[in-house]
Amino acid sequence: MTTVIPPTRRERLRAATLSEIKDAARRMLVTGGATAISLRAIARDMGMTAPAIYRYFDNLDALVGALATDLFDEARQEVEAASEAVADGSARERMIAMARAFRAWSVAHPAEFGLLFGNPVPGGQSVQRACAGATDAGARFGAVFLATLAEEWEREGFVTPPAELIEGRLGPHLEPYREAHGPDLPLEVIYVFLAGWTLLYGLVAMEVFGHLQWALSDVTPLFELELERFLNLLAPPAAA
Amino acid sequence: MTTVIPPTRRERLRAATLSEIKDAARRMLVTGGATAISLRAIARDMGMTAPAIYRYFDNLDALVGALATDLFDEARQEVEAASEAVADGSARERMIAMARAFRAWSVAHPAEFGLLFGNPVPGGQSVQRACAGATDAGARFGAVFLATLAEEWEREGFVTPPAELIEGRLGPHLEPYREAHGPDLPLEVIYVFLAGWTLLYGLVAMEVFGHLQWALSDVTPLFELELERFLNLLAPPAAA
DNA sequence: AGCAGTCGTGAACGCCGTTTACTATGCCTA
DNA sequence: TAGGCATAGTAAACGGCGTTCACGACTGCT
Repeated sequence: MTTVIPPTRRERLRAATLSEIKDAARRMLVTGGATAISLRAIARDMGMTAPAIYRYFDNLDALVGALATDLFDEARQEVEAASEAVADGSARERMIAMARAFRAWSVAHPAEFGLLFGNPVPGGQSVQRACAGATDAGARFGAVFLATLAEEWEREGFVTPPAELIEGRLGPHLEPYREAHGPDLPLEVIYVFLAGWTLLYGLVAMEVFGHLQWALSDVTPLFELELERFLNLLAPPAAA
Repeated sequence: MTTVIPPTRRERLRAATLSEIKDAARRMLVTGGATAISLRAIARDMGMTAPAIYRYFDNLDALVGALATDLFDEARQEVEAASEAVADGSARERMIAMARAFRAWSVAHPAEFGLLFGNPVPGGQSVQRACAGATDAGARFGAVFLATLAEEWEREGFVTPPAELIEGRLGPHLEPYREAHGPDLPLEVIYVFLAGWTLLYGLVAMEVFGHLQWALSDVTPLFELELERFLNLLAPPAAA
């Protein structure tokens, strides 16, 4: 049991200012992309001067990193909520809901998606860091998908590429991640997770970044069809 | 036959300066990302002053757009060269070579990849424009892949999702693109092209942007395995 | 020879991140 | 309750940025 320290007045004010800064930063992210976030504009927005923000963040990069961490959590919560909304469904149905929720959030928040999943912002080492460690927001995000896939694996199982193929080629490079995130799972499941995440990422990133505009007026059918195809590959072993 | 106009001295100088500007811009793109491209730094590099560049480009955004067009062409030529290097192989073999070449170029030139295929740069409307029109560099880039896939289709054929599935759902949104780029091809082939391009893009973008670092120390096996899986799906209809 | 278009400069405006020195103010402790 | 310290803010300054403008020099054509 953690001792509850009643927040002092100063601490409350500090927390409020901190989130006010991040709110303003997000507003600028939305309207002009990551590079439109400026300390001076935030300060102006808040009726302050720019150097004051250095009492709250080491520099602009750190602020953007903190914002990225928040956004990772927001996206994850969105995906988790979608999964829980069909909690009584199969793992397969929940994965569909999660994928759709991820796409919906990304399309609704293109600037945020760009910050989290796009081009690393120059000097934006903080965003990278927010995604690197196993305990960090980015990894926790992937874990939601992996957990559901693992459940499907344990309950029903599904066909995967031959184990020896994956062991031999991917094994050495994948082993550290497996140990950290799914020590109980065989490498094939980790592989299917990566393949699925890559497919989902590719579809959503292409759409959000506008790289499909020249080909498709509405990406929904392509997304749904590809999602279906991927999950059909995850047929229970009996059906194979 | 086009009349050959001998370039005047002024025209030669202008062309030289123009490419010198773009060379400097690319150097900065490589070292610090798209936002590191600055008119003042370029001018300093060339022993000029910044306003002089406005004689060659309307503004910074236009410069970046022109650079993007060049890079699209460079990447396309790289992919085409890889295809021609195995010109006597099957279309399938050529597609493997092209995909590998695309990955190799992207990994070797992450900043350039980021500019072309990543987050739209804020204010970087020019990059978008360079990719939009059917005759533009970005579309020509995709056309290389589509052409090879079409050849495989006409020569051998391959299984696709059922035509009526694609017609009904994707048809209306895909028809404009088909008319512009492959009026002789059925919608299923266009669909397979998009699916393959999405897979390739997802794999390469994840790797280049560092979004696979937390999972994989070397992406090559995953890339090769996924490439294989995709092409195995393109089995000739007899084998199905 | 003269004229127009081209190419470049220098100064200026208003942005930006960041550092420094300095001032209030809230809060804890003696 | 008075003193002192950490906290939170300010103004000024530095160097960098894109962009505009007025102005020269030079090229090339008539």
